[in-house]
Amino acid sequence: MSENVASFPIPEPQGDEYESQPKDVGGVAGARLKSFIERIERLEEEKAALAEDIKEVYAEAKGTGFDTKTMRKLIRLRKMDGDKRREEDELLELYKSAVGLV
Amino acid sequence: MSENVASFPIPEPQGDEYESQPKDVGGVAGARLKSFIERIERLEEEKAALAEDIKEVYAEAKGTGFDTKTMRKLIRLRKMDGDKRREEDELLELYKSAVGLV
Amino acid sequence: MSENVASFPIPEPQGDEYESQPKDVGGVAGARLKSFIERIERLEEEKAALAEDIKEVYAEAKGTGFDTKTMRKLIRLRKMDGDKRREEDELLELYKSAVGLV
Amino acid sequence: MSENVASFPIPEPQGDEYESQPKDVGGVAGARLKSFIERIERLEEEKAALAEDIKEVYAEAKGTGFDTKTMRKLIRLRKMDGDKRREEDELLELYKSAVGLV
DNA sequence: ACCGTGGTTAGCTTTC
DNA sequence: GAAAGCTAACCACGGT
Repeated sequence: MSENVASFPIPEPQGDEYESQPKDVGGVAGARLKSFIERIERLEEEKAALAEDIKEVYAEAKGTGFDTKTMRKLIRLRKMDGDKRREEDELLELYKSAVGLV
Repeated sequence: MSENVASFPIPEPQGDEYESQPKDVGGVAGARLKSFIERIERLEEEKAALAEDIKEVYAEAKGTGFDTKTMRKLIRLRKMDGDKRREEDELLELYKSAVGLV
Repeated sequence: MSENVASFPIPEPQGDEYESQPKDVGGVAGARLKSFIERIERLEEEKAALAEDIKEVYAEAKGTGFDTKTMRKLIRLRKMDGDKRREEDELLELYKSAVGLV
Repeated sequence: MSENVASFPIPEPQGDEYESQPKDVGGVAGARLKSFIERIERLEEEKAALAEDIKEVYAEAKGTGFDTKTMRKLIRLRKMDGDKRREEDELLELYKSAVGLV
């Protein structure tokens, strides 16, 4: 009774081919959905892997004696600078196109 | 161009070049720190790019008529399955080591 | 002069009556705010007390020879089951409303 | 096969009696463990309920026009005062006992 | 255009 | 003293 976990289209929990296409479940739309879902999951995995990598770099830096809290602050600051710069550039572009300088 | 923003000690808040390498500012440690920072920033950029990609996939799916909220829930659910599986495995290991089965 | 940071709410730091209502400081709103703040603080206290209790149970279990790490994992797992169940229900609702079955 | 979630003692995810005592699983220890687990889960539930309540109070305050972010700051400040006070008291006690004033 | 919700990240506490 | 788990702040998305 607590068993039918998948009374709705939650194909499988795990790394796996779900070979039998679910084409009949929701019609063609099912295959389409499945494709979107899988693309997203793939991207999320890569994202998680990068987050992992970042943690490792911090750990390494820490092992070398750096204070990670300070490092984070630094990076945040630099990012803010970058964003600011970008906005200024965009504004400039805007001006240019407004003046017909494309 | 947006290069070498920061050699080391939170140089300036502003867009600017200070080409002269900071090798003497903080000694060798400065170069080391800079290297860590740049590695992290590189990884963060990639991560942001992936987040961008994900958004686009959602947008595309939405354009095809799918409800993104539902999609997100589905994905969350599938992720939970994966996580749960992983935790169960860990618990099993824990039991084994507790019983001396290494 | 760093004194009375709180010409306004922040009446006193401590167990204490501040009988004279601050009704004139910030107008009626002040009394209202004070009431909200106190309600929250009361609830936070109870929450902290429960956290304390939980720690004690773990300590007792540990004293009886159980491995708390395993216990925690077990509990987390059981919680995940509950959460998953809940999410599945929500997803089902989502589907229904998406299909107009309200 | 992905079904037997509970190849190990994870009774059930849900509101449920696990009537048949697990006395044979791990011997008497099983019942003891179960009892601890349930006590903790009960406490965790109450804690979660309080967190819920707190959120509601914030929501209500917000509805009345208060800025919750500011409120949180206020509360944090007041809490710090309380903690500080407490620490001072403890220090005082320490002094007293050190001097034999119990 | 705003609000509410959900996800992410950072800081803190506690454990080993 | 390091590692992990928990909690709280922040941010971004989607809906109204």
